[in-house]
Amino acid sequence: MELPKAYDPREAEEKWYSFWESNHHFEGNVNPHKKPFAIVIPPPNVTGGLHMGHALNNTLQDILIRYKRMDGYETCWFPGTDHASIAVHVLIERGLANRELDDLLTEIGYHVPKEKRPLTRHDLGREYFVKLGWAWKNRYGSRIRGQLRALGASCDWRRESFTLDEARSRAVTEVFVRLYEEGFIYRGDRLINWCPRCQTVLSDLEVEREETEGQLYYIRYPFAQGDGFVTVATTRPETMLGDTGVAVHPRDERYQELIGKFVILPLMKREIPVVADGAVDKEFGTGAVKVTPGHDQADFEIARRHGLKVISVLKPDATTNEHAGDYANLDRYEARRRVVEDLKTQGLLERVEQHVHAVGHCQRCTTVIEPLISTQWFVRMKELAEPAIQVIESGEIQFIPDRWIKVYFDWMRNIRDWPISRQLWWGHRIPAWHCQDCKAVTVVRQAPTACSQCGSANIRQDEDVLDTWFSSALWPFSVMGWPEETPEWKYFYPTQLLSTGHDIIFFWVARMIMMGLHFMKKIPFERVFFHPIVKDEHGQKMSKSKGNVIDPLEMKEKYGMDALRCTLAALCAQGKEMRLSVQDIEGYKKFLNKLWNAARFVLMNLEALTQPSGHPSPVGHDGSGAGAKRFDAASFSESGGIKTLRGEGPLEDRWILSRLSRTIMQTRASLDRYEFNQAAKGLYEFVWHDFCDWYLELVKTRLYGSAPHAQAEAQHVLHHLLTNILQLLHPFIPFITEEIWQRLPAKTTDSIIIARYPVARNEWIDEEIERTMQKLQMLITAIRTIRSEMNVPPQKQAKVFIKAEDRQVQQLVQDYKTFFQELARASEVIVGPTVERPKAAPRIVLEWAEVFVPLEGLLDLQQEHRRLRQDLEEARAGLALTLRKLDNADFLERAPEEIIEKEKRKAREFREKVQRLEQNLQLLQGS
RNA sequence: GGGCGCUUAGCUCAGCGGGAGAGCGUCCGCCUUACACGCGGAAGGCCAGAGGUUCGAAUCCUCUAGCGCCCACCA
Repeated sequence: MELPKAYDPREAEEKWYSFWESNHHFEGNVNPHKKPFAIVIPPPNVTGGLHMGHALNNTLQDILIRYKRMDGYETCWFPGTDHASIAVHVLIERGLANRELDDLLTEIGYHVPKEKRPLTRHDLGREYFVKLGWAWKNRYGSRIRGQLRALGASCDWRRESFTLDEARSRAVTEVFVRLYEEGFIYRGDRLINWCPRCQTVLSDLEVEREETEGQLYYIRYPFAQGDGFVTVATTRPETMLGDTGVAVHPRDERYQELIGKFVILPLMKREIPVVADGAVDKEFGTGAVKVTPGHDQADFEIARRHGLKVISVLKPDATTNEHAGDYANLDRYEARRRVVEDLKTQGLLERVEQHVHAVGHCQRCTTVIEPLISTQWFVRMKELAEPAIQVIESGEIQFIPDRWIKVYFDWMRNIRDWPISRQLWWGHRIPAWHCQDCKAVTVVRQAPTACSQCGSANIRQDEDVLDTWFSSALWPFSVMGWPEETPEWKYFYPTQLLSTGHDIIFFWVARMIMMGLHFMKKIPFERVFFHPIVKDEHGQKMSKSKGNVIDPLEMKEKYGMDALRCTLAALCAQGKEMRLSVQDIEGYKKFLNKLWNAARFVLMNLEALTQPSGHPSPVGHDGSGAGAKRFDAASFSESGGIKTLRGEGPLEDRWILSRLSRTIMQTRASLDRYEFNQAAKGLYEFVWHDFCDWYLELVKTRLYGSAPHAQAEAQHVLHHLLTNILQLLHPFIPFITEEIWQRLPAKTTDSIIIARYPVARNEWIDEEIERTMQKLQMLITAIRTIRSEMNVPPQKQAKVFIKAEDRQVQQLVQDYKTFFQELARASEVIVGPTVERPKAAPRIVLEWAEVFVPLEGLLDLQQEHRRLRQDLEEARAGLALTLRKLDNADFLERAPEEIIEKEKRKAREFREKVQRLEQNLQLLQGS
């Protein structure tokens, strides 16, 4: 079946994806007869579209799933999306304020006000807000699903999950209740990170620190008794309103007198004690620090150690409260301005210095976070972390690349309790009910009707939802139906691989390992592959504001998804980042075009020559094989008809099959090591340079020739190669390979997706043949170089003289004269040990031969002279280096035998080349 | 303050103990009946710097410089 002249990705991609899906090829089922290979998708947030990072990670996962599927595993890729509690909040709230969600609001039956005033979530109320969340989810969740499909992701869509759906909610409740019953979850007052805009607590991980240019204020606190003062330094003067002490280092000579005394807190006129605490840095500022336990983590600890009072001076919206005295009800920055002003007026502001320090920002909305005292739910982590550290230490779970292990350990060994409650509405509501009468808390799976302590029916469910990462932590088993006893998790858990970005190693990877070990008593996955972060071509983060975003779907439109997938795989080295440019994608698009045309060529030649006689082939068929089908597709089997199986057959066949076997081995080895770039580049090299540049050119002789047997043989090899190339490439570029596969005259399976992944044949690997072929290539290249340098028109034929003493080389040239004719436009090839250089013939000198191409007209002696000199210098340098080694007694004594042999061989070759070059240069001077 | 990574051809990057590689770009020829999304040829590098280990180092170790990232309660 002939291929159209150009490949149309648009049509093919949609067609084949539906084809695979409707034939159930993506589905993974419990199958005791096969080994499972499962991947659980890192669920994309339902906060918009898929970006290049998603495209990369899902391409990699799909490559592995397709590879393993073809390799005989029972594969299952569990897809799904994440409800992304706080991230969705931020986006919805922004949308409400800008009135961009009116259509969704109408959809959920909310009465949308006519006037264009900004809406807030409080206008809607909790019920409508959650409804809006689901409407949002339906819109973006399906968008993501569509984009994953566009990518070609072969997910088992029957098993699609959402972190907030019913089954996942059951898992979340079960885990919460059990952790509570086991004493891992507690509720308490702590100093936490508070986002004044989101109005919720955040974990440390959700706070992004940013170096900020600020001021360091030196403030005098007068002694309560007698004259004098102590000066403290602070970056946040407004928080002094909540100071309950001053701290100095216990061994700071300057302040020994002060310890235990009292100072007057300026502006508030409050007496506060001076305490000694080891946490104070003598070198920083004045060595004396104000203690504000209500608004600083370190101060909170100091206060606890010394029994200092805790005063909060800020409200949840970061305005000052009644404890701020005269400064109540001000925005925090306004309060700062006034405090500083008044201190200055009172002569208590000693000086102000410029100071760079790290300021925490909300990860989702970038608002400056505020440390506040608040009542929250926490998970005690230390005990959960221990086994999770062990499984990495023991190697039960592998990290690739393994440098991330250290990062993981550092965090896990210093792990702190995890605040899991959030003052948000979109998320898993905490399964805890507070008794309005006795204040007891009831934590249960089903909504209770009465307080478990006093029996009062006056109970209210906790208002908070859980950190979005809480449900993510359960994902590897919740997607398999846990806590139900499903056959799925018994078969597919633990999965073989997690592929993700290193940016969520703490947020997600660590927590999955802890939860998996705790609830399943087993690791959640055997290996974690950390893919590189996608940057633009200059190493800049892709961002809308910078305008350097490369959108996967736009690339699909322009170049086809296969081109993007191929590029991502080819660039995916195991570094920390990947630089991607549109140019790269264009380049791999060209590779696909090359593949397409090579396939077109092969199929053309299989078809044209299978036609019965009477229909002369358009490609040089002379009809001598009258009546015989030269390519018997029906009887074709994978390796049937290939003589080289027994070490026979033409040089080029044996060579390409040897190269094929090596390529298969390399591809498998690279994929097994997650070296996607190596795998992709190896295939690129083989397909383009070995198969297209050399083999297809060489095989034309037989295809266009008149010997039917030779034709059939070539056809079988061609078919075998094309089949294997398609199979090898399919995981990387699934669409185009299927499109071609469907037109193979003897395809072995209905779809390439279930074709067997090629297995290398050791008996086909033949180093001798590869060396011989290389000689042929070198000779042909030499002739081409001369012709090109001397500007011989490509159409013009020329005689070629080859001087070679080696009988094998002579034989090789004799046997393959046609190749010289076809590939180097040689009208005649004269080879022998005593071949004389014809007059006016430029030459190229190889280690084992000299090539001359006599030219009519003028010779560019200078150019040739320069080239020969350069070659000579190189050869001499090479020779010198080798000889130095061989003259070294230590080398001869200590280097391995084969290395010494190699050096000796090199020395011989270099010496011969040097001699030949010297001779030729001499002759050149004379001519 | 700790930790990690990077520095190889004009650009983007592979290679990570035994003869310096790719893609793009550049230059020179070619519409050769699969492909101009192509074919053929060429130029271009003291592998950041300094020490060390080794018979042998772009590759391993130490230090230095520049760039980047992560973590951290110096207010």
